[in-house]
Amino acid sequence: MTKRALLQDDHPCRDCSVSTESLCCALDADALSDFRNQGGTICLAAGEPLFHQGDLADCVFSVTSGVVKLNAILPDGRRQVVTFLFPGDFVGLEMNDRHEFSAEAVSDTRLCRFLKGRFERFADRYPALAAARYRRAASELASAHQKIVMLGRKTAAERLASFLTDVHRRIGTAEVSGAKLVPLPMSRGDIADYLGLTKETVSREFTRLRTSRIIRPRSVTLVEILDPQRMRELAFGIAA
Amino acid sequence: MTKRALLQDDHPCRDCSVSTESLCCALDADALSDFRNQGGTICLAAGEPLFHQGDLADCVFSVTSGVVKLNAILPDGRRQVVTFLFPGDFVGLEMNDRHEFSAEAVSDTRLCRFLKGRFERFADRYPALAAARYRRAASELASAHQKIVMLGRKTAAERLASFLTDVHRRIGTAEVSGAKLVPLPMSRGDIADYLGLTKETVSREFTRLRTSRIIRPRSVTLVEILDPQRMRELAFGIAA
DNA sequence: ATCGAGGCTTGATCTACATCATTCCCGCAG
DNA sequence: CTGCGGGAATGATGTAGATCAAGCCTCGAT
Repeated sequence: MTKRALLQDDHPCRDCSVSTESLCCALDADALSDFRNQGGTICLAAGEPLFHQGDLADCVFSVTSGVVKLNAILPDGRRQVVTFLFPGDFVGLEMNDRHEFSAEAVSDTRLCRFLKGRFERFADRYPALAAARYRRAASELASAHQKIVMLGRKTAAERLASFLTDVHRRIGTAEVSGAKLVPLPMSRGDIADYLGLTKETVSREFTRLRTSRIIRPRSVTLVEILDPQRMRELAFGIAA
Repeated sequence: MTKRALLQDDHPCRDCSVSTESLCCALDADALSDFRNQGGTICLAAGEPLFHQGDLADCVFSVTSGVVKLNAILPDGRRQVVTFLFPGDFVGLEMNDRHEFSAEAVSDTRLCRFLKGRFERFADRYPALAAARYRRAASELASAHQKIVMLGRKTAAERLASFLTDVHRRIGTAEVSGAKLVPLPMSRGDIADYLGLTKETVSREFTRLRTSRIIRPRSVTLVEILDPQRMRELAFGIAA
C-alpha cells in the first residue's frame, strides 16, 4: 500500500513522493495544511551543503528525493560519513542546539523543511505525529547500531557487501526480470569515508567482487548484483 | 536540580535514583502509579543476561543502577559491544519485534521493566512521556553517531581516550579535590570489543596513557585522570 | 576530434594493530 | 603463608589495509 493511497484526494502532501513512513501520514488534511507550509521546500544541487557543523539547529528536514550525506571532520582532516540519508529519511532529528555534523547533497536533492519549535508543538498535539517521529528515530538508531558492528568488526570486503546490500534495500530496483540494480550516486571517496576505509581499498574490493562474479558494474554509478546469496553471506560475515 | 526536587512528595518514583532525564518525570503521581507497577523491577548479578539476540522484544527497560552492555556476535564469533548502558539509560528502545542484540549485566544491576504495548498507550495519552521518550532516543542516536566517527576514523589511543572521557561523563566522580576518577566495571575484553580493538591493544594503550602521565590507574577497575586537557585533545583527535 | 582535469583503478611498499605466546599480578581457598 | 586460577600486561611476529605513486578512463570544454 503506497502512501498515496492513505491520503485523501485533497491532502496537501498527496504529491509527496516519499514512502508510507513519512510523518505527514500521521496528520489529517486540516492539521497538515496548517503544519506543512511553515518551512517550505529546499532544492540542492549535488555537492551543495545543507548546513555545517556548528550551525544553529532550528530546523528538521525530510528528504523527498535525492541523497544527503552527514559528514564528520576531525581537526586534522580525517573524514567520516556518519550516514547517507535517502528519500523518507529525516535530517536533524538530534536534539542539540547546534549541528554536530555537516550535511551535504550527494545528488540533486529536494527536502521539506520544518521549524523545530513548531514541530514540537504539533507533536504534543498530535500523538500520531509524535509516534511517527519516534519510530523514525528508533529506526535510525537501529541502523546506527548495525553500522557500529560493521565498523568495529567487519573486514573491508564485508563492509562493502553490507553497504551494497543496504543501499539496494533503500533505493535499489526490485528483482524484476532477475536484475538487482544498485545505484551509487556517491563517489568512491564518499563510500570509503562511510565504511571507514580508503578509496583505494574500496576500489580494490569492488574489483574483487567483480572478479568473484558477485557483482557486475554497469557503470561507476550503477552495479548489478549477480549473486545476492553470496552477497548477503559476505555482508553478515559468514563467508570464509 | 535533582529529579527528586521535581517530584511531589507522594510520587511513587520519588526514591528512584536515576537522573532528571528519567521518563517518570514526565508523568504526574496519578498517571505514574497507574503506569509503573506493570513490569516490576529486575535485579541482575554481574554477568547475567537480560535477553538474547532473537528474543521477543516486548519490554523496555530502564537502568536504575549498575551497567549493562549490548552485545553483537558475528557467526564466526567476532564480538562487538554496541553500547554500554548506564543509570538513566533505556534498553530496548528499538521498534523491532525481536532483539537484534543480546543484553548482559556488566556489574550488579537493577532495572525497571515496562511492557511495550502499555508504554505505547501511555505515550499516546501523555505527550510529555512521548517527548521524553523521543529525547532519549535522539540522545542515544547522537552518541551512536559519535561512536561511528570513533570506530571509523580514530586510532587506538584516541578510541581509549574517547571511551574514558565518555565513561567519566556518565559515571565518573566530579572534580572534587582535583581528582577525576573513572570507574571501569567492565573487563579489558569488553572495552576492546566496545572500541573495535583487541584486549592486548587496549592494555598497551592503557600503559601508554600511564607512562605519558595522562592517567594513573588506582586499580584495574578505577583510573584517575591526571591531565584532563591532554585527554580531551587525544579523544577529539587533536594530539600529534 | 583533441585536450585536460578529476575521479577511478592498479601496483609497490609501509605500518598500526592483530595474533600468538609468555609472564605477571592479585584475589582467594586451603 | 602458599599455591592456584583467571584476568591483565608484555613481547615477538604476522597481516589487512593505509600510504605513496603511477597510469587510465570519462566526460565536458574548446
